[in-house]
Amino acid sequence: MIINGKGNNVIISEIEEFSLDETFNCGQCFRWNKKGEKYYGIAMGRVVCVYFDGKDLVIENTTAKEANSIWVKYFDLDRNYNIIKEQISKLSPVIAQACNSFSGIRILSQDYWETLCSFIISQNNNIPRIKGIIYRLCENFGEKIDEKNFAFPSAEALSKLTEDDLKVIRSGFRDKYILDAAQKVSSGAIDLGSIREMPIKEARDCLVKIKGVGPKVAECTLLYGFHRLDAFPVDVWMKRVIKEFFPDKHMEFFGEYAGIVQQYLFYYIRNKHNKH
DNA sequence: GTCCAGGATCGGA
DNA sequence: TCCGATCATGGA
Repeated sequence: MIINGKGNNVIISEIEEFSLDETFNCGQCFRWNKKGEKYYGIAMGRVVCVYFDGKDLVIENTTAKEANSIWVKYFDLDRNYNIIKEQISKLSPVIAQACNSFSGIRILSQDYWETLCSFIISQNNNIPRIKGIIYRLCENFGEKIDEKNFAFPSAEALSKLTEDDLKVIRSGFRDKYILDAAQKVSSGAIDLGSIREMPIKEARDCLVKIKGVGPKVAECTLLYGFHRLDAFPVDVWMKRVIKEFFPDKHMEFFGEYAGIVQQYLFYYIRNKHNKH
């Protein structure tokens, strides 16, 4: 991997297989949108645009320094996914099939508060509407980054709001869950920063103390926010996969990269009619 | 009109 | 411990 700054942009060459479509559309993030061949997103408090120019990844509106300190980690660019795919493919033919069909998925390292909040909103909801609610949450309560874009609101900012204030984002019954999370995090009752170092079982127990956070939301937060690759979110789609292909297996079967296995299977089961 | 969405909570058996 | 009803909202 080679990182070069060029004016206001950064060009990253010699990177492994990486699909922006698969990575942004596999249900792990909600603030990236495609226009033409480019993805525009707000992440880590910054507004950027990413696309491929041939085999080179271009990130607009950033510097080589930020690429090294933020984007390599955010896109998980220094991890060798080929070795992981090879390893998890041995577990089952359907996992191998999923890895072959959609081989450019990467697990992002997102801000953990934003991830927690986003997946609280995700419960019993569909992806287009989740994106809409998060958009309105940022527009109304996030800090302005530039003329058109707003950062994800902090726990402190949200903790001061009432359910009535939140009506504008039309999140339904999830409004009180958002507030409980914001209050527990901003008051220090839940120390999100310390979760990164905890054994995963303790981390789960800690997260589910928040109202509206159950097993699924906790696993998503651990996987996409804390980059705990052994976290294993099971939603309605994964339940179908497990029922069909792994009826007698427990989570331990999927190993240290269970989260990556899950991501390939999730995307595969939802998109296999589009390929092969 | 009905069903469903990257679920969690609550009350009752 | 387990199960079903319920929770807002909006698109299919």
